[in-house]
Amino acid sequence: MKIKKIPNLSVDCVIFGYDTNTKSLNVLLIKRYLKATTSDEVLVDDYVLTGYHIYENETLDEAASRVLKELTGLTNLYKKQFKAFGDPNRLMNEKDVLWSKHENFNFRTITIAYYFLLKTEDIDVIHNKHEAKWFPYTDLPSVGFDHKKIIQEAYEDLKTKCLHEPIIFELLPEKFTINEVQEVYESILGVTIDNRNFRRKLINKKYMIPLDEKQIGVSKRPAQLYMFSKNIYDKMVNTNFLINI
Amino acid sequence: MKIKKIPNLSVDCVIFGYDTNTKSLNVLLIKRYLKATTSDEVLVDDYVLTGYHIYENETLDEAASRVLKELTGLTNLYKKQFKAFGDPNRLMNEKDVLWSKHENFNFRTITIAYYFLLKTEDIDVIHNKHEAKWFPYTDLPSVGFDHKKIIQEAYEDLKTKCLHEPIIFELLPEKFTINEVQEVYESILGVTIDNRNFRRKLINKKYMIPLDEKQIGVSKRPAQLYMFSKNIYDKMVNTNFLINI
DNA sequence: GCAAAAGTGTTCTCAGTACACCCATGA
DNA sequence: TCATGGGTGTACTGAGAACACTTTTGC
Repeated sequence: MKIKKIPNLSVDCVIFGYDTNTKSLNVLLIKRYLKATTSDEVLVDDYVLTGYHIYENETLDEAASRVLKELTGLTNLYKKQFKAFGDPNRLMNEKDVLWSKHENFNFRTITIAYYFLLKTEDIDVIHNKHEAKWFPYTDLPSVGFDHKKIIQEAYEDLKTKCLHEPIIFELLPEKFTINEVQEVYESILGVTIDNRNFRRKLINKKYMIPLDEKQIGVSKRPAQLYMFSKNIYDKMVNTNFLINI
Repeated sequence: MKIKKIPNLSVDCVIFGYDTNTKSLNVLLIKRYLKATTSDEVLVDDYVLTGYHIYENETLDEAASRVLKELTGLTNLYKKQFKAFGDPNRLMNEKDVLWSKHENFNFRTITIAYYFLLKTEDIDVIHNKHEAKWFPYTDLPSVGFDHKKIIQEAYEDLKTKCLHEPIIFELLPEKFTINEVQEVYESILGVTIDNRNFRRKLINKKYMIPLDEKQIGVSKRPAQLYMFSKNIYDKMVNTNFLINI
């Protein structure tokens, strides 16, 4: 059985990885490199999101998951389809045209953009065949196509969403400290939060499960570890219709 | 100059109209009707969203606005691209197959779904060539394709969004009463709200501009009219990062 | 014992909530 | 004058915000 690509449709994946050590929200990008056939001139040398054509027989979600798995080997991550990008000129600047000819892209390609949430450490970038690399969201390299815009819109969506849904825990390991949660919020929102108030607020949530464990291998006082209980969270939801305009 | 359709790509528009009189959130649907060529048998007789193929030379947003204008004559409405639908089987039930053959649809069509917000009264459904009709969201008719799902997802997005952004005012006339705002919230969220608390909350917002006008033509005590100032609202935003998980 | 990060308490203010009656108007 | 919906006030409670020092641990 032959799998057929849909020539004018793709998915692109913004992979967000949070690094607990550097306290940085990162984006995973892959290398785009093209040399001229007749000389040593480097025509294209930058980064893009991972993405691929959609196949005839798969759903959009399946396409996104397939692309993610292909690059990272990971499945079952938090995944959000957040926007479609279809500007007629989205692949039309000089480098993109070169690349598109080389790869036989359709010039009018619409892409369905997803973002994924995980921990930077979950991905082995050293042994990655696509030369994937993490970049802090605040310090992105030269990015091809309209992918910079896609990354920015993914980030805006994440920023809004993390205020109302407990997706922050997708960026943290299973066991984490209160201060780590605070640091993720501070990274994403670009604000500083009062530690005492934040602790009280979070510790009082029923879905925060304190463990009989502390950090190990830290060189200072080890902190109390917690888990997030999605179960308990889901039971609590729908009770607070807080109109906040 | 010839305009070319992209055969496997469309936009679909969920048009929400709020009716201040009946206090109902409505959806505008168009008739889908097909008779057999050889007999009088009615093959398809139901409703669908308005939508159309995307043209080669237009953006997704332009396609959605064009489709809306074609049906309603209206422009400059609140518009939100909220999701792409691309299940391989989304047009595959019996009636949809009949219809798709009749209209020469590509069976694997991906649609980019938008919703629009307006007032029911803005549209003249009597003289509409597409037999467009309003249906309360809570009482939809038989709906073709996967459009019921699309409507439901649009509604969920609207429900979430109206809690954090002042889109409620897009559903009301320029001048409105406090009670009308409350009624829209109650319709959309399916809750009842204490009138005294709601009034206080809303009246204290700087973006609520009280007018030197009262309702006219009402048979009871006329209410104070207000306007929403988007200007003032925009200046206030970004001051409250309220983490509400 | 010292450096570093973890952890803790109180006061104030403001917003949410619960709750029932009077008022203005048109008919 | 009456029916209808518009409009109002108070007390309680709980959450957010501001603010600085002590504790625990590894080295």
